[in-house]
Amino acid sequence: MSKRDTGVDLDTSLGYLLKEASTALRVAMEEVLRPLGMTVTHYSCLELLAQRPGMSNSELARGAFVTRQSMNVLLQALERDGYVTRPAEAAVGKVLPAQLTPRGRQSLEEASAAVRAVEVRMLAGMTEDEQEIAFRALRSMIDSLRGPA
Amino acid sequence: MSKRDTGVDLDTSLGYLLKEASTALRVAMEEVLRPLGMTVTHYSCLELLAQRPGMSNSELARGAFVTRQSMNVLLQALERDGYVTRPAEAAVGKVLPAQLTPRGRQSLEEASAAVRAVEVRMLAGMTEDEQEIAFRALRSMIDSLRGPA
DNA sequence: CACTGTATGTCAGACTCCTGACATGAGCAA
DNA sequence: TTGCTCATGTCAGGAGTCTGACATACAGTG
Repeated sequence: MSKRDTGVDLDTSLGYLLKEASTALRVAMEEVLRPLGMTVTHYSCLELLAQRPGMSNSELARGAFVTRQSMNVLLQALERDGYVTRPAEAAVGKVLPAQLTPRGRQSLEEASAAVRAVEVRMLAGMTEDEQEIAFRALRSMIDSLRGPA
Repeated sequence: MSKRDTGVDLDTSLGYLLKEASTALRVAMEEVLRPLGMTVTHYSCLELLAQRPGMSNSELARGAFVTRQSMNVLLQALERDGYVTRPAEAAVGKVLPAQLTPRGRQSLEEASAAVRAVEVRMLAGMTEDEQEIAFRALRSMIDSLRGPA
């Protein structure tokens, strides 16, 4: 037994496996999004706006797990290319609610179908019950990590 | 019902939750590693070398989920600072097996304990059985994603 | 032997994203 | 009102990572 007693065993670590799974998912998404000229963050932004129209830059950043600075750069590009519109001035405060344009919505449709296919492939071999259990497990991990500092 | 029928529902998507969990874990690890002057990749490299001495640059890259170019930059820095040693020339082929120095091992001990604490916190509230199920679920997702192109 | 395919280490350039910082505006309490 | 706190949008600089490319070395096949 040369194993350290205080360490993390990579073969049985849920944390390591979590990163592995996340990486595999990201790679798979990049594969199907690249032909569409879209990055994962790019897609995430459009998907968020489709489901919750009017989200602000900061809200989109949190939803896509990037900083609001990064999302701002992306949003400016999306606005320039006509996928998204934002008011020139804030109606209240500094928040600029973003909206998908028809072009943005159309662009999202292809991407969303491709990503959906990836997710279906990922869940192949798992029953509904297993998916539900995995869902609750991940939810629990997130809450535990965020809760106690 | 304004929901699109071909899309991905972020509230129930296991893929989205997977990314959320992975981000939460990375953030938590960065928090505890920053005071030690270490990045996640930095730590991962040392941890891999502790458990599998003699790993090559490319093997370490795969284990830490980065490109071998990125790992090479890191390894050169670690070597320069005395945490890792590599032979000047390859005994066979081009592979340069890396080893932790005593200094590297010592530096890892603190980090490993801190990361272990994060993982323990993450798993708080889950039974052994639930952890085992989550482990198999993640394993299944990874295999499904990697298998059929 | 030569040839092909695969894997490695490394260099250079570019890119993405982050940290740090600033000014502005809303909400709340004294 | 004033002051404090928090959140937002934005700009500048930098750390980390990636893509692209090259030379090299092994294993297999003809």
